[in-house]
Amino acid sequence: MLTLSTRITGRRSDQGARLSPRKQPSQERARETVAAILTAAAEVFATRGYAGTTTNRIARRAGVSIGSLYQYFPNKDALLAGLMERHLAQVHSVVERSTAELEDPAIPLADSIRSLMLRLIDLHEADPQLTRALSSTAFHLHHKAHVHGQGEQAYAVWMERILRARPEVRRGNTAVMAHLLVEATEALTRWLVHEAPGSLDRTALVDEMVLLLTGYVQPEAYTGS
Amino acid sequence: MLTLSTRITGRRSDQGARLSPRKQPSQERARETVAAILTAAAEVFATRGYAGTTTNRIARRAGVSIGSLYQYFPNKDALLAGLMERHLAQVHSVVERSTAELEDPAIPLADSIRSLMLRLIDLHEADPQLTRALSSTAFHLHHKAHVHGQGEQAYAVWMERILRARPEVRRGNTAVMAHLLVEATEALTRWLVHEAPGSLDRTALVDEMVLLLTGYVQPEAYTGS
Amino acid sequence: MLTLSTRITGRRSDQGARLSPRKQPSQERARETVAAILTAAAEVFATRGYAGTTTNRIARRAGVSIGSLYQYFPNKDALLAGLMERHLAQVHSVVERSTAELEDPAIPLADSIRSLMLRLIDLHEADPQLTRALSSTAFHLHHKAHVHGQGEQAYAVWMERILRARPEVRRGNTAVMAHLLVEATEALTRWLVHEAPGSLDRTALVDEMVLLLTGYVQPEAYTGS
Amino acid sequence: MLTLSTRITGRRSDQGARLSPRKQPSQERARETVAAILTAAAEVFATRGYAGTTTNRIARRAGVSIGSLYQYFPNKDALLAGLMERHLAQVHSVVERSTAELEDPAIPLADSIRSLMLRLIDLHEADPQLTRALSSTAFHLHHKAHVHGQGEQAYAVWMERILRARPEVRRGNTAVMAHLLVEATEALTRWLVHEAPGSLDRTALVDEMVLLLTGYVQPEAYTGS
DNA sequence: AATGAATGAGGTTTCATTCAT
DNA sequence: CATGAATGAAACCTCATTCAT
Repeated sequence: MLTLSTRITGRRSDQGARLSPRKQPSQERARETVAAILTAAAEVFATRGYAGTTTNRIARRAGVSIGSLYQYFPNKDALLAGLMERHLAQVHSVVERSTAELEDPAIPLADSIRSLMLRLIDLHEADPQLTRALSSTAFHLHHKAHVHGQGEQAYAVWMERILRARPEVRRGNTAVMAHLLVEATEALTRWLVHEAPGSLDRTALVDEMVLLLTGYVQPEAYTGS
Repeated sequence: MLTLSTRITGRRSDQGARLSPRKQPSQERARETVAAILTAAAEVFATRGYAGTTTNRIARRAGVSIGSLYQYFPNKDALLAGLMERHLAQVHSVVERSTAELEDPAIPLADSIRSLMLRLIDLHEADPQLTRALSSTAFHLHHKAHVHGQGEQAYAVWMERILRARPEVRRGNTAVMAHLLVEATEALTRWLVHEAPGSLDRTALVDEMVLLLTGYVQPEAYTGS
Repeated sequence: MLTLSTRITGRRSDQGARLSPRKQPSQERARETVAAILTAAAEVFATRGYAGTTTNRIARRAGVSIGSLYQYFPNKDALLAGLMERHLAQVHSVVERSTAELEDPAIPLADSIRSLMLRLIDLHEADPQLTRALSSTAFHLHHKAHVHGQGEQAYAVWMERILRARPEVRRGNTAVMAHLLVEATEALTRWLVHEAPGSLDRTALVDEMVLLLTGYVQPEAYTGS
Repeated sequence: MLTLSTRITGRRSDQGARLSPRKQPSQERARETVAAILTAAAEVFATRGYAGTTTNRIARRAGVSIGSLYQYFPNKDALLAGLMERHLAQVHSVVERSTAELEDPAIPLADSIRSLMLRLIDLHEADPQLTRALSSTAFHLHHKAHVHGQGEQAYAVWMERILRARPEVRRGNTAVMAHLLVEATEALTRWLVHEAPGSLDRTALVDEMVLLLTGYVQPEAYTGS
């Protein structure tokens, strides 16, 4: 499913390069070890970038031996894949939880979009290391376009269905609108959490972002405000 | 205790890690060499990412010896910095060229935004390698936030001045609006060029993007269309 | 202007250039490895000089991989520092052992000086590689003056105290005398072991050296002989 | 004559390695160029050691192109050989000038030794860079023992003849005495100029050094003082 | 299962030297 | 003669990965 793949390293030129965990941890302690490794990986990837991250450092930060790390992750990229998996699952969960609201005609579009956006922001802020790590590395691994792109594609389809189900959405090139909505949501969310200058008021930012997104598909949102 | 210290080796330059070119090429041949290296660097960074790029590969692709590369660029990062400089100069040039239009009240905002956007798209497409290289690496170098962020900040200020000068722009939190506009423009432009599925019609995409951006600050744009 | 900066590479450690061992070997095997590396380093530095020595050659001669070498010594200089430490400890030990004799008024000065000198010669001959290595490299590393000089300074102080304690020593500028004694002892010892032509009889050389040194501070030594 | 030889570098593995100047500068300007290069070489070798010195840096400091440097010196070692030659010539000149005095029975030995020593000190201090450079590099090039040793050997023979010609010199193993005298003179002179702590009075140092050397071969020097 | 010592391919960078201009 | 751009062998050092204990 997840095929970040592509050798980056140059080391140990094996091309097959598994990315899936090497073994399923069955015991409780092992589960903790894996969690510790992933947490450490997120921190290190986030603060030092892909090239600046060493598996030894991750192991040290996680408080386990390098041997143990390789017991659960066959190579460096698998760590990234593990993080990515975690992240995608979280995004998926947010999407799932928001779908009902977005589809419910009784709830104003602006409200459900705000709700979605707040959940996404929460997600980023709950584990900023993780999301930073991914956007600064995995997201830009070579075949990222592939993996990530597929996700975005899928979400565009999902969004398109929602738009079509909502009568208040203006008619137009709904497919394109859906894509732009998804892309803008992701870009602005990331920006808000990771890069927006502290001088800007968060509440105002969220309000404006919701307005931008809602207004785009339902221009009356502007006059209503 | 024991401090023999002192560089003896000559290897491993030092801490400050210069990023500026090592020497200005004075002869014609040298200028060509530098150009070839930068072009090759853009290609390799773009296709293999920062970690996957080796200076030797860049040199080989440029058709020069590794020694020549290091004659002009003190280290790997300096190549990226060179590319970045080139890119920032191009962006700056686009911005300069668009400012007059954006400030001219006789030109509809949508038109001048479209014009800016087309120029940015051209810029990306003129040298897709370069921009891909930067967005997949330099943009995510650790201190990128610093460098890049400053640029964005500056453009937000520039945009804010334009918005204030235009009476048709809706009143509101203009500072925030300017930031969102800049971010959305950049993100959508990048997406359009590098990631948008080929199945979507480019013209329609541009139209919609212009609508999204213009409509955000001038809601009448929606009714007008 | 452009400050992408930040270590990405992980290569080229840094400025401060540690000289202390990178990690303390805890297991027995590791201890052997470190010993083998130091021994090999002494040989290679001694026979090829600092510039002619490569870390790869040291590793090869030690029968370990280059990676293992760097596991324990962060860089080439650290190897030299390791050897120096070993050497200084040996010198210190000789000095400690000789102090009692030198301070004992019951023992003729010539005898205790001969005893010291023989111990120093032994030290050099016990590990001629090590001492050659140091005198041909570390001793001439740039800041050598600093390190080595401090040692010499300290020994001059030590010698001065001894001279003052001995009534048979002629009165004079004792501080200067102590310095000259220390320097001459070191220089002549080194010369004797490493450079003196084989045609000269060792016993005669030692006798004469003792005479030179003793006679300098106790001229009666000449008439007595 | 001068065969410092021995590849140190590893670069350009040519084994023959000329050390003699590549061509005799015939024109005036060329002579100046050579002088500038040698001066620069002395400075750079002295301050950065052999390994830390690059031919390019020497050329830059000399204000000539690297090409010009190689016009006159076939390789890096030839620069050192050039400096050595200069130095040996100076030493030889001092020795020549001192021979008459040393052999003249009318002049007290102490006076002629003092005179020799002062000339040597002058020599070192006239161009401390040069002598530091040589003692920190050339003197420790691999075959240094060879080159330098020969010089010392020759001077020992010279000194032996002088000692034999002087009736006031005590009988004994004159060959050994000559060697020790030469070695001690060289070592102490170098120490005085380059390493002696500034806190020690130079005049006193010279007095003591002369006393040490003279007294060794003519013990009456002690009582006379 | 865990440890951590060991490995070595390969990356970055330097610098002595050549040679076309 | 002088210049300086170009070369590339080779140095130093890292770090993903293995495997004996």
